[in-house]
Amino acid sequence: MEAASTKAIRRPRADSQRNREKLLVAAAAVFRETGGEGTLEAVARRATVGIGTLYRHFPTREALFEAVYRREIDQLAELARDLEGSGDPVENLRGFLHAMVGLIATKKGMIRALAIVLDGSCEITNYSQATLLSAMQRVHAPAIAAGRLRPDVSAEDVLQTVVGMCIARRDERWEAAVSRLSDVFLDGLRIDRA
Amino acid sequence: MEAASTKAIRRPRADSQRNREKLLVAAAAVFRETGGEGTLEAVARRATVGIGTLYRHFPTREALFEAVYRREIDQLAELARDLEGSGDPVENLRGFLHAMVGLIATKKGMIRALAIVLDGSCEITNYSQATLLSAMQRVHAPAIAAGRLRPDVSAEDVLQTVVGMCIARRDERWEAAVSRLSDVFLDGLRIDRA
DNA sequence: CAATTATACGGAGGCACCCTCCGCTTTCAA
DNA sequence: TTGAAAGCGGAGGGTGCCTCCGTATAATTG
Repeated sequence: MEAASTKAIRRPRADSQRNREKLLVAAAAVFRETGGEGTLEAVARRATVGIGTLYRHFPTREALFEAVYRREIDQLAELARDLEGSGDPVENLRGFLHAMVGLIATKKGMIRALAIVLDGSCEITNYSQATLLSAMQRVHAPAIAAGRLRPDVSAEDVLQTVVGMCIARRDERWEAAVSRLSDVFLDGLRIDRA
Repeated sequence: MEAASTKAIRRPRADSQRNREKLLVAAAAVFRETGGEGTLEAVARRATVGIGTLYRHFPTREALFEAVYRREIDQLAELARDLEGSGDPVENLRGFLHAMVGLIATKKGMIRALAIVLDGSCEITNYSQATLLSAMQRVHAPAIAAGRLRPDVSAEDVLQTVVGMCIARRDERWEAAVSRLSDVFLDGLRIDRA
């Protein structure tokens, strides 16, 4: 009947999906309030769900982080695609970096999430890591190809530098500071000087 | 008799000083081995000292960190003083940044320690923060004064950028990568282009 | 060399969090 | 309707953090 996969595969249970959603909402709230440090038990409590249910859906803290912030990461990837093939490549990269910093700024807990994603030691965040990196590459490569940036600094280098700036900056008003610093870094990357 | 302070003040007990030293040695070893994540109980065990003794000497994890790495930070400050007033100011700054990255590289646990230092919420880390910052200022200011660097980026900005790079880079061979990236950043800061 | 007293020691124990495991409940599909 | 697959909840074991206080000991005093 259903045009689903092989066969003999049940639809996911309604309560399961409901709980998953409740957990994501609760986790987003807790992480926002605590800057990404809230306990998993607090998340489960807030979602009015057992701790066991939380662990079934998200076997590690990282997995929960990734799920919570996947939407934001996808948004960045979309921005990268939108910028593709139009406008000045260096300015596109600058715009992308600023958007990234801005997005991180609005999601307090996302700083830690990004740190976890970039850590790489953890299998579960592969999707986010790959998405983020390929978004960066999409914006970075054209500027290299146009001979506008030093070719010996990779998209990964840029990504980790900017995220590093965000992590190290813990005070207020860090968003403006990091935007400025990322501009400085970008200036350092340029072969043609403005 | 003793030319000590006011009076009526006892000499510190010998066993206390001995234990403090043993704790510092043990902590340095444990933090180096675990990348700064070892448990305090492991430190106490290694020092063959009770956990209570550890907490009496170092009331928080940060305090212990700070004590362990104060020596290394002092070393950086000394380097900054040595560089003072001789040679090209931009090259001095570059050298200082590389030394800083190198020092962090040899003390794996220091990465995390620096994150704690930058956090600033804890009284005890003020010394490290102030020392590190003033060392950076000592090397940074002359380059500004000579009109060689953008004056709108502060020593604090530079410090946090480089430390951020170190924190974000968790993979192997990060030392070379961060050295290169800090050069790029420095190029961005320059007003005269090489 | 006692006796005195300020200091320091150690680790038991309370608390919080992490995560697993399994008996019970709910949903799906036949 | 009903069997069983899928999901649920939370008790409980493990570990780490930190405090507290009875005991031990070094410095000081007579």
